[in-house]
Amino acid sequence: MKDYKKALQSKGFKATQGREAVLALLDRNRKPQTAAGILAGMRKPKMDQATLYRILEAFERKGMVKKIEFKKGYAFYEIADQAHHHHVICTSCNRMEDIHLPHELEDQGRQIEKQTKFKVQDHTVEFFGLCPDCK
Amino acid sequence: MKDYKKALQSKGFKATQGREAVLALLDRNRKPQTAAGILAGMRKPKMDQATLYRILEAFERKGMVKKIEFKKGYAFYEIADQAHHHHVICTSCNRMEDIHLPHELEDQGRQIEKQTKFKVQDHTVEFFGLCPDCK
DNA sequence: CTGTCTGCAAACAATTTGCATAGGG
DNA sequence: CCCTATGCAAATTGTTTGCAGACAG
Repeated sequence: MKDYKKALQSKGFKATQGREAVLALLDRNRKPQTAAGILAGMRKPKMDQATLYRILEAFERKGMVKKIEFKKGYAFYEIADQAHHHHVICTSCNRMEDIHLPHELEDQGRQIEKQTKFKVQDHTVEFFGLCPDCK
Repeated sequence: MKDYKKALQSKGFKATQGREAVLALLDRNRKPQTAAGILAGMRKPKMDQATLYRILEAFERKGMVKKIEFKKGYAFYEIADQAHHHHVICTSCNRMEDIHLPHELEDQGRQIEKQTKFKVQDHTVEFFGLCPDCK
């Protein structure tokens, strides 16, 4: 991805400096990041947190960004152009990495539907542990 | 479980009225509940939220209660005397139920360790969808 | 121009903490 | 009695909202 302006306009967004910057940062730094982290990485056109949250929410509604919430109040955000996957999270430093599992879980969704009468739409899998630096 | 006083003392707790009440409620109502929900269910010795949170945290440290955080904002708590399991959560009304999956995931933890160099300690699996009432 | 976007500050919701008092062992 | 537990209120944290001015189309 390179022409962020085009990408934004194709989704019906005005291509503002701030939105381009957020999109560029998420694209360049392809891993789940907190709002605070993104904000910190955006020193160039120093952006207000309210604006960031509004942008992230808009991106999420358009399916450009995936919001990941798993623990402790704060959410992570990552570019949404990758295959379905899961995460490992360091319980000490909160570092988070993507992992890919075999497709068994998708199938299990169907079993769950039978067992529980829920209409299953999505699922998350998180592994918690210590990252190489923290262990 | 019936003698909550004994149960508390065996874990080194003073058997206060409040702690007995929380333990009894969690034991009687065996499903994940929010702090607000527990508080609401405890009209008898009306308890302050600060106290509830302190009690829940203490119970969690002693392994009597499991704290479940999966999305935005609030946590769920459940008695910790059951086998490892996972959850289905209704995306509409937030109702949450326990489910049991085959053991494959435990094994996958080991693969993840090789792939990522993390020391895996735990994992969570959540299915999201619509419950019978909401769909 | 004209409506949408942004920054600023104040509002929020869940949870946590400080402190003086109450109560269990 | 002594120390821990509790209630109350205020503090914290991540996120959201209201509003007036700024900017893209």
